Amino acid sequence: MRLTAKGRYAVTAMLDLAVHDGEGPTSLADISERQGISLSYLEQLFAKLRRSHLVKSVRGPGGGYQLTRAASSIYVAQIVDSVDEIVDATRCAGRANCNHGETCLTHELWSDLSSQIHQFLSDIDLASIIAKREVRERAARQHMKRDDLIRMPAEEVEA
Amino acid sequence: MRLTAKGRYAVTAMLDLAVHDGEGPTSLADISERQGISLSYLEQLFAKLRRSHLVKSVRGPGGGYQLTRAASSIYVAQIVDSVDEIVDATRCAGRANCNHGETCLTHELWSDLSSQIHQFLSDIDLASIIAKREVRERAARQHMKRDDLIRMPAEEVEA
DNA sequence: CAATAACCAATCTAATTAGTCGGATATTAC
DNA sequence: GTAATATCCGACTAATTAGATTGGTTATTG
Repeated sequence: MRLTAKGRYAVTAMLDLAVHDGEGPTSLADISERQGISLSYLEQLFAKLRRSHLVKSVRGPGGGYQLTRAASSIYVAQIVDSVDEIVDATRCAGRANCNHGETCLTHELWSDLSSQIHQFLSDIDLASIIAKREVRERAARQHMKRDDLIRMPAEEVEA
Repeated sequence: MRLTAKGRYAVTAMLDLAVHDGEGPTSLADISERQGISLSYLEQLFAKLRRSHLVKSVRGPGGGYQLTRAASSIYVAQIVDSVDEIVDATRCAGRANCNHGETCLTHELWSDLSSQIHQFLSDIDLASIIAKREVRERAARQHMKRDDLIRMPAEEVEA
């Protein structure tokens, strides 16, 4: 598992798509505009996302991309995996003395950790990222109400 | 949080150090040999690890590096942070229309996720990675005992 | 003093990342 | 049917990062 800018762009774009889910197709031009990612780069990312069946496309005017399934069924690990293709990680495959020697121990430790990280990201779906934020915002508003409502100008309290 | 080959090398090297902890200083030449990472690249990584006070060095013959504290007090996130310096992630800082517009929502969603990942890696220490493996190995041996002990030569069962 | 090994900096190359360009194809609206 | 939209596609380029190389200096040990 690796987590680079490429994966970040992909997750960001998919979150944008999830936020606008149910409003019809979202064009890459819109995502490009909103997220500050170049259109052609998005095209490359979405080619991979489409091949991984995470999004489907609608061509022509008014077209764009849509999630293939509910945001609650799309997991971060799937997104990262589809754009950030994995490298062989261990650098150990070719070396003869490495199989089950002491040398190999550390490689296995790394791959254990790596799969833990992967598992972690496999449990986080797009909908829950969005939901978590809504909960936090509600909590913040409640907190603000209790503590600062009286002292603060009304327009700063209301959201 | 990003997780690249650089961070992987650093974690691998630190795991190697942790495995050999208590045997006196471990030289970079040894790690280089065992893990297949070039000596000069290790030097660059360990310069950063030392600046982050994760390792201390002993110069001269028989010298090398040692963990500054118990492996159970060194966390993966600390290692990754010290070598894989963070970029500004959002690409939103400079854009005027982004602050609290709809555009910024997705950026915040990403940064929420990013801090979740960071938190996750902040909870995993080197000792537990090693321990987890030992537990798994013991379990594998137990399983083997129950199923195959009678049929297998003794020297392959005992470790 | 000779060997070892950390320390340091600059430089180079290879690989990857990020973004560009010029199209082709499908779809819609007029 | 044609003009506009927007996906699709491949090749190309610029910039950054990864990793290697070189050529040392300094500290420690025997």
